[in-house]
Amino acid sequence: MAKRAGVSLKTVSNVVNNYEFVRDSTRAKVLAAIDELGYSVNIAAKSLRHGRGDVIGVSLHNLRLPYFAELSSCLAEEALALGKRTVFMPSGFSRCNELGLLHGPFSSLIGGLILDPQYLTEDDESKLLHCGYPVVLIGEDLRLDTIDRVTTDNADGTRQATASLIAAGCRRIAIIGAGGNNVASEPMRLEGYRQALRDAGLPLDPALEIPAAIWYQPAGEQAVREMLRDGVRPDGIVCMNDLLAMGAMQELRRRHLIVPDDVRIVGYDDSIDSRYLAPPLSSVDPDLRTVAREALRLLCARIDGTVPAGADTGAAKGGAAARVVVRPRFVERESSR
Amino acid sequence: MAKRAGVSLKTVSNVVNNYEFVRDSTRAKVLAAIDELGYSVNIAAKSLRHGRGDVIGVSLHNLRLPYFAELSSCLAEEALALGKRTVFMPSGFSRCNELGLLHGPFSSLIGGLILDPQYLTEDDESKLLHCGYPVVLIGEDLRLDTIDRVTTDNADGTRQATASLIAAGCRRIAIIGAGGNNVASEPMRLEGYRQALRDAGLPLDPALEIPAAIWYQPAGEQAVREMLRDGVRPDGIVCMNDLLAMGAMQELRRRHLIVPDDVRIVGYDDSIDSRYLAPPLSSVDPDLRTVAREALRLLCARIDGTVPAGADTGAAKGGAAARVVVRPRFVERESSR
DNA sequence: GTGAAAGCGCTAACAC
DNA sequence: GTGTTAGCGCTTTCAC
Repeated sequence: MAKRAGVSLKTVSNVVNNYEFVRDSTRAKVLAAIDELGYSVNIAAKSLRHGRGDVIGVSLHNLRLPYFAELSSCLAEEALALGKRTVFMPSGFSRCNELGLLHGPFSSLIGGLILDPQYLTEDDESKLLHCGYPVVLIGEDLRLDTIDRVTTDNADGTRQATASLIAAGCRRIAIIGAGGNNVASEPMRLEGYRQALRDAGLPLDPALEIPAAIWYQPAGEQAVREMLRDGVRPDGIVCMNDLLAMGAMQELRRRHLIVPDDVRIVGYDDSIDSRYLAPPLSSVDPDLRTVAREALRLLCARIDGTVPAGADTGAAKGGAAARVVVRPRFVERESSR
Repeated sequence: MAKRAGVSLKTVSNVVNNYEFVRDSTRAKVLAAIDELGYSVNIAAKSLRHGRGDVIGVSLHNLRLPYFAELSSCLAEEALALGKRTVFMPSGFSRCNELGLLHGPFSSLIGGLILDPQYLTEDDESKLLHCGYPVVLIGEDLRLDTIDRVTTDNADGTRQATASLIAAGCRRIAIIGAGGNNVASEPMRLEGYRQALRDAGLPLDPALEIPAAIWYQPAGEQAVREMLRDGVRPDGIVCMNDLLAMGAMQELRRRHLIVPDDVRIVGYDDSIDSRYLAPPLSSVDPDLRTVAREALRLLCARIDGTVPAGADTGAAKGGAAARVVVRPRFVERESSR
């Protein structure tokens, strides 16, 4: 109310919210006062009144992985381009914390959530549906038909990568990262690899499907160690992500195996690093820019076209949830040529 | 008020806020009702009432840089260990957006801010002091005596790195990254390098101080190209960060210069990647875990011991602001041995 | 076009 | 120990 610095109260609200029918002179006076007093709307009060906020929440786990670092950057940039504010909320490394995010204290502040779930399960579907704001899922971890989701075509990614190795002349191609815990895209990446072999009439050999419990560099090193110990000598290796490939290349180097002469190798994610390995690593670019853009597009559509607070998210009623699949693109570099 | 599911109202508030003097039976009843109804406090209302929120805001720019990805992960983990919630707010790639963060709509939601400023200048000091919540700065970009700040000893980092090259026998040591725009730690890293040369009685040669406008891989490649073009042939290279080192190594490789035989090289930041380059890159570990821990410690102290809303931040009155300098640690690997 | 009043969910202060 | 009341800053409804 202290904003009587010229006019009255509702007028200020009108101006701030770009209400159309305000006399220009009045508007100018208000804006001047706002500027002078360094005023800004109190989002807490606004959220309280309105029942929900207007920021876009994003919850990804583990920004240390280049994949998520890239995805979060893309989301921040694309949201900015759309004039939307974003907040990034760490999932907190446990199911309890991830659920807390969803239904917990933040729920009143955000207008929608982009979520790459790590610990939630299909049983949490109703919690996602009735949390009071729309949710868009990213990735394969939660395969719910009732909630908008953006994924990439993982099978096609490894299929392209494997096919390129075959085209380069490889005949015994291993894949590193099979049986990865916690990684929902693993079965698809494995299937893409098998598909490419079948397409080329090459035999599938279980010995060539090397497990890696987690998809970090040390697991890549270990996979190569085990592979060589077991007498498996492939002429090509598909890694389920770039970190595994980095580890694998390091271990190959220790064993004096030359990439790509002795063994060709490809990664997945096309992280910036891959261009700067020795030799530069071929990789599958999942096109996270498009993933980010599509996720924001779906979310904004829900936010704009949804029954206000209380009622179910648009996704829940009648209309099936949207499902966008982004196509990855294989990038060939020295490591597989 | 719908929470009459057993008892009354204030009691619920008491329970939720862990007020001590509540009869155990009452507490149990309330907790049961909460669980049943899936209730959670409305943080917007709480913030509105209390004048500020209790989440810890963090604003870093550019999570694509491994340095920030690592720092943000450490902050999230350490805050979680302290039982504090964090939200990460992208600075928005412009001074206007960074200021907006500070004084803008979010200000009512957070209890304190950890800020690695990119676009703010010393002129914004008063805005930082009077934003209604405590701020802790990270890094060298804003050298204000009135605001708590955590930095690392950048000069010592490059000094250690350069000294290790000297110890390994290098006599003509170049540094890549001089004159980096936007990087406030550049003068210190340069000074540490010079100091090490002086300590060893080696001459300073301006031709060996190679500029790099931005600290990304392509700039590292270009720096090496220019260096060689100008006939500069060092036997050791200090890079002001690991990304520059990655670029530099890639270009050296193209020129068939062998690391470390023809030229030794060290980086800065000790990103995980550095262990997986070929050869593994020596680097300076800035100890971001400690940086994160100290920043949170300072911030929490301010939050707890500060005059409530309205008044100046504790830092402003009387007591000088805290200043913590974390000591980096050089990690030697194959690239400089 | 603009002003006045009510209430979003919560907590601090005080009554019981 | 527990209930009651008022008001945080905003938007919405309804007068003017």
